[in-house]
Amino acid sequence: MPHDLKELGVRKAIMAPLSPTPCAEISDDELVSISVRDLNRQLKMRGLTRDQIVRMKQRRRTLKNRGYAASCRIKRIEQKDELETEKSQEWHDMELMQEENNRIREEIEALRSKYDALKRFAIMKSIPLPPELDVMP
Amino acid sequence: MPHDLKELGVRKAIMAPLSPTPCAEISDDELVSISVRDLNRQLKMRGLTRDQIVRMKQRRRTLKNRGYAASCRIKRIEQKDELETEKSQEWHDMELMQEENNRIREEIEALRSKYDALKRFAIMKSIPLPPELDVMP
DNA sequence: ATGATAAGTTAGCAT
DNA sequence: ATGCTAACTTATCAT
Repeated sequence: MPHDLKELGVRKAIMAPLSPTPCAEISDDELVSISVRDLNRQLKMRGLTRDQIVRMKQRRRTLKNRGYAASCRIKRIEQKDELETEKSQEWHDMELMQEENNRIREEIEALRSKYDALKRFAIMKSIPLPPELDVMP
Repeated sequence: MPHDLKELGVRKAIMAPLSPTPCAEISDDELVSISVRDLNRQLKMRGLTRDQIVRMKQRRRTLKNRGYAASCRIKRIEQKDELETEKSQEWHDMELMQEENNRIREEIEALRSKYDALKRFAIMKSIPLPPELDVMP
């Protein structure tokens, strides 16, 4: 099932109208997006009982919470994805470095053998080497 | 707030007794742990109406679900921890390799300069080098 | 019936 | 009042 901000999962089955009079004039969409001031204006406009108003406010809160919950879920998923992505990225970098390391190792090995060859050459020809050029660990 | 399997967060405030007759004889703890067969036996033992039995079963289900939810939460947290741990571990390995890489680089540089010195020495002394020992990239 | 999980609700804290 | 999050409930699916 897709997790999408566009269709913030609204489970169809339930959604019991929390207020017995859902007051069809005001859709859920409006209810959550309208500012408190405008909402209060609207509520005064139509003749709504104190009780109905309270329920409206409660419903507004619930709808808001529904949204928060959805974004919270999404955030969690994104964070997990992010972590996994970073992990695999690091793993990749690791491999690159590993390869480079091996290349360098080969290079150093080649150098070392050449150096040895030179020294053997010097010995063969009885050429005295200055001490600072002599040793090799 | 600690997340612990021992005290699977039971929210104190609510826990409304789903059945009007909570049937004090059977605690929630028993209700979830007892096997279905034993539970049915117990329910027959006492004279419980069909309706009460249904409610009991429903309650059992809810309690089970509560447990699943808790373990699900814990699992999520553990997985996140695990990912972060692995990530920092890889980061650490990365650093080690980085350091080794640098050490090797220095070593190769030292070798290279020694080799150059040898060649200069050879030229200075007018010693002809065999071609396979001559070049250096 | 049970395990698991997604979506939603509620409590409660902080701003 | 609003944003956020933990805990819980409910719906659903698969086994």
